[in-house]
Amino acid sequence: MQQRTMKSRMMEKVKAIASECRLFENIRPEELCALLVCLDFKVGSFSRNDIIKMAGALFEGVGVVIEGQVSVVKENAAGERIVFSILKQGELFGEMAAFSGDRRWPATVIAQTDCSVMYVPSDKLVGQCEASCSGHSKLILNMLGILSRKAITLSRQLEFLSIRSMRGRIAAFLLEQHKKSGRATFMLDMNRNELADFLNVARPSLSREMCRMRNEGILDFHRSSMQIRDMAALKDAAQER
Amino acid sequence: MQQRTMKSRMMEKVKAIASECRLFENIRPEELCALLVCLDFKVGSFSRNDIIKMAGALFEGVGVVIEGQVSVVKENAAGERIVFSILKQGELFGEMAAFSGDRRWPATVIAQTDCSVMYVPSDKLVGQCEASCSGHSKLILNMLGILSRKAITLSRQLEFLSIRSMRGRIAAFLLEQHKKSGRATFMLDMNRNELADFLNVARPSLSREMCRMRNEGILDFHRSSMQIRDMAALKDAAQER
DNA sequence: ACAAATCGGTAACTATAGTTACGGATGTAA
DNA sequence: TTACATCCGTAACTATAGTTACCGATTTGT
Repeated sequence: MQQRTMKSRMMEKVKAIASECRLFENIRPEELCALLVCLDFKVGSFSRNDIIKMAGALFEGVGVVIEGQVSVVKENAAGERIVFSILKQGELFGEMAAFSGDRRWPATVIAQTDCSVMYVPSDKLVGQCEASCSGHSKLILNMLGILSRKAITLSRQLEFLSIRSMRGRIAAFLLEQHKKSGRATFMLDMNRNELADFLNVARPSLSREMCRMRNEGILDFHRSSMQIRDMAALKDAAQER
Repeated sequence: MQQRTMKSRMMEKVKAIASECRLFENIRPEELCALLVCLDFKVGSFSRNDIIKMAGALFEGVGVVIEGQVSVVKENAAGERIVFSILKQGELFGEMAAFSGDRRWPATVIAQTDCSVMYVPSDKLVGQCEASCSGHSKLILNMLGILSRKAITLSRQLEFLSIRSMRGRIAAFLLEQHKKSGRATFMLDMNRNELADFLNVARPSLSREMCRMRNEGILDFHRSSMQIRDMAALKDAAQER
């Protein structure tokens, strides 16, 4: 009785979180209920610091954080453990691995807090049920969208890091912001530390170079308020290596 | 009559190339014939240097090179045109954009030689036909696989470029090769120029650093023959920034 | 066998970026 | 308003990486 109550509470939680998760976007609540039944998903609960999935273990399905927070941790070539990302409820993990053909977890997933996660097996994700409910098609589209955007994001970051000079990276970034905002004056939405991390440079060096560009009349800025003053020079700067 | 012959010759060509394309992997020839009918794809032919698709134009579908060679060209932030990739027959383009939600070509596609390309509309890729032929499911799985592996490849490259020191990148690369081959002695399959491009460093600088590592007893190599002599030191080197 | 092309290593030099520590400006909390 | 924390800019220094040109070794083509 009490166990059944716990199970149905977890089911309610799964529904609530799934309805806000990109994997289940554009799926109406009734469709979602039917779909969740079809998906044959599993839920696991973990205590803080538990290892949810170990890298190299057999892959069972795409993970969704239902409660709490998890970190995805990878071992670099040197065997050093690096935090790849920290995920909160509604966020996915394992999505790049799900259809890659390599049936192992590529990274270790660790509970950052007490948490619950659900797993949706890859074959269920792309399968159809006897009822052929429309949720399945949307799920597939969502999965394709997730992977597409992931690839695009990675590609964008790679474009920045392929620029060897710091000035080139700064210029490319600001030109991108300018293109997005449509204006020569805009607010940066990262602090210096975050921008330095994003461009993979040292914060004091970033500051030095940005100030040089201001002194040369290319930019004008104060903290996160940014204005491009010499677009031609900025474009020249973005072209250098 | 002659036009019909040309059309059926092109159809034969499409079938032949499609059977070797990853998008149509694991699809039996009979399935493929039925599928190609369902897909409502288009074929375009172009002369050398023609613009096949202009960046920003409305996206119509994933492209497959049927004949010849095309280059995918992107404009960087500075407006400078950069060759992103050169594709030969059977290879795909536009696959990252197909389900990203942004309905425009993100890059320009140019005919490197006289060529033909086919376009498969995104909605046809994920759709089902009345016959629900099994080729559709495989197509979807293939598409998911292509995007997954693309993301994984980009992620791998990003891992290298996120290492700031040249020595760190070299070490990470060699440790990866060691892991792949299972041995401390292996052949590099890139020449120095290619390796320098891959690690995004200057060739003479790459040479200098590799030779220093050899002089320090970490490596032993002659041209593309490589041996790791001090694994611990190499791992230490891979950990630095 | 020989000439030409390609590849890889080197030197000398220039340029860039990282590091460490600090302090003023700004924001936040009491 | 004040104290504390955070953020950003700076200086002085060290370290690393890029550039240019060249040359010997190796490969390729005739």
